[in-house]
Amino acid sequence: MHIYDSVQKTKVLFEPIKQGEASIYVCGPTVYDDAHLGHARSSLAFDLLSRTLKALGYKVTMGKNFTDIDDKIIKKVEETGKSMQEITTFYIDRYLEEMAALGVQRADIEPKATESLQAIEDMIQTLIDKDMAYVIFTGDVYFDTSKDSHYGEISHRVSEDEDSLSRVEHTSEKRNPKDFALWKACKGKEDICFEAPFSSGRPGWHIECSAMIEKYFEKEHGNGKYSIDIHGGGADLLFPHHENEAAQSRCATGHELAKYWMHNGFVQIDGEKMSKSLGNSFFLKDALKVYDGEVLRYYLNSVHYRNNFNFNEEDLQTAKKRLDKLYRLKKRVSPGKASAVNKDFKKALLDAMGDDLNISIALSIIDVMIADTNDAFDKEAKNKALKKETLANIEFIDSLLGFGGKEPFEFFQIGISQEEKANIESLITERSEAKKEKDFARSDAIRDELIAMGISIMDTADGTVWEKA
RNA sequence: GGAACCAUCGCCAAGUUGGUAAGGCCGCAGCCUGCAAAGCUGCUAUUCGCCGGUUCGAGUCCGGCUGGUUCCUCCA
Repeated sequence: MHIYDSVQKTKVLFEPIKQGEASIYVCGPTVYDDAHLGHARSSLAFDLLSRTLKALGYKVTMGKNFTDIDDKIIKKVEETGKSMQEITTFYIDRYLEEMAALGVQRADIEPKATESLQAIEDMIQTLIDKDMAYVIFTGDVYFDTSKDSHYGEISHRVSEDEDSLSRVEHTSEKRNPKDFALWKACKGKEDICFEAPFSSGRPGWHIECSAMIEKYFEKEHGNGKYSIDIHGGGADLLFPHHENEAAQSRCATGHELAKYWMHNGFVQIDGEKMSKSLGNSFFLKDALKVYDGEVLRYYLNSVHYRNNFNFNEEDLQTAKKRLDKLYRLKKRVSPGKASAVNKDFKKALLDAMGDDLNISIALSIIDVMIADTNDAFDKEAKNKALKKETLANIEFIDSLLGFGGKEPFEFFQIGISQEEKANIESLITERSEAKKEKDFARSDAIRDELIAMGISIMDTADGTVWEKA
C-alpha cells in the first residue's frame, strides 16, 4: 500500500508501526451544527482508506473524535437555552445517522473531549512542568512554540518574519505570536467550565486530539516513537491544527504523534470552498432528502480524495448513471448465490486502491468488468458460473468501496410508495396484454404515461422491468 | 504581502520511476427491439494552459508567464 504523506509531500510505502496493523485517527466534527458535504467527503475518504487497508489484510483501528467542548457550542447553548449535552448528543446522533446513510463504517474508537478531560489536563500539566507551556494572569494556558525546535515541520511553515505580515492579531500576554491556547480560563459565571489545577476553564481545540490519541492509542498502537500510523483530516487542518497537535504531543510525550499524515481536499460549490461565511454551505441532511445516500457516496468518492471536489447536480446525475449500470448487471445475475471473486479483478482493484486510493482507476476497472460481463451474457445468457462469479465480484466491490450492496430491484425503486408501485405494476400488466394483442398504440400510450411519471421500462426476456428514472 | 497546490477530449476524470494519452457522461453509426429502453460493437484528444530548455524521446523533468484554488483566522 502506498499513501501520499502530506508532510513528506510525496507518495510513500505504508510501513505500519506494528506488522499487519494500521491505526488511523481522523479529526471529527465539532458538534454544534449539522454536518455539511465537506464533513461527508472527509469521512468518506478515510472510510475508503480503512476499507482498503482491511481488504489488504490489515487489522485496522479507526478513531474519530467528537469535539464537544467549543466556543461555538457554548454560543449555541446561549442562543437556544438548551444544555451543552443536549446539543452535542443531538448533533452526534445526527452525524452518525447521516454518515451511516453514506455507508461510512463506524469508527472503533469515538472519543469525546468531555470524556477525556483528565488526559487533557495531564498533558497540559506536563507541558507546564516542562516549561513548554505557561499560565498567564487570566488563567489561560499557552503553548510556547519557541520551545519546540521542530515547530513548523508539519506544515512547512517558515517561522521567520511571519508576524510582520501575518494577519494574526498580537496578544500581548503571549510570549510568541504563534503561541496558542491549551486551556481557556472561564470568563464569567455563566460560562461552561471545568476545574483544573491551573484554572477553571476548558480545553483549547488542538490539545483535545493530542490528549485523546495519547489516551486511546499510544499504549496499544504506539511503539515509543509514534502513537499512531496515520493521522487524517481536511486539508485546512494541516495548519494550525495538526502543526499544533504535533508540537504538543512531541513536547509532552517525547515522541511523534503520527507516522503519516493524510489530508483530503475540499468540496467546492461553483469553484469556491464551501463554508458558512461564504453562505454556500450545503448540509448533508438536505442532500440526503433529494439523493440516495449510496448515490451520494459514489459521487463524492468518485474524485481522488486529495483533489478539490466541485459539487454540482449534473455530475451527480452522471455518477448515478454509472452506479445504475452496476445495479443493472446485478439485476441480470440476481437472485443467486455468489461463488468466488475473480482473482484478476480483485487484484486489479486492490492494486488501484493500494496506490494512494486511486478510485478513478478502480471505477474504470469496474466499468470494464460490467461491459465485459454484459457482453458475455449477451452471447451466453445462461452462464451459471459467470453469474455466480459476478455476484461475488459485486460483493467484493461492496466491501471494498461501499456500494452495490443493495437488492438490485429495490435500488431502482427508492422513493416509490407502495400505492405507486401497485399502480406501476398494473399499468405494466395492462401494457403487456396490449402488446400480446399487438395493440401497439395502446402499449405505447401506457409507456408514455409511465415515462411521464418518471418511470422507464425495459422489455427483457424475463418480462418487463421498470426503474425510477 | 508570504506559502502551497492545480491547469489533460463538449463535461467529469486517470496518467510512480520521461517512451509515445484509462474510464464515465454526452454525441454519431450499427446490432438487438413491433417501436423503444436496457445491453453490446465501432467511431470521437497526433494532443495534454502559454513560451522556452534538457533529452534520441516530455502531459510527465527544469525555467518563465498566464489562469484557478487553498492556507497564513474558526473550518472537513
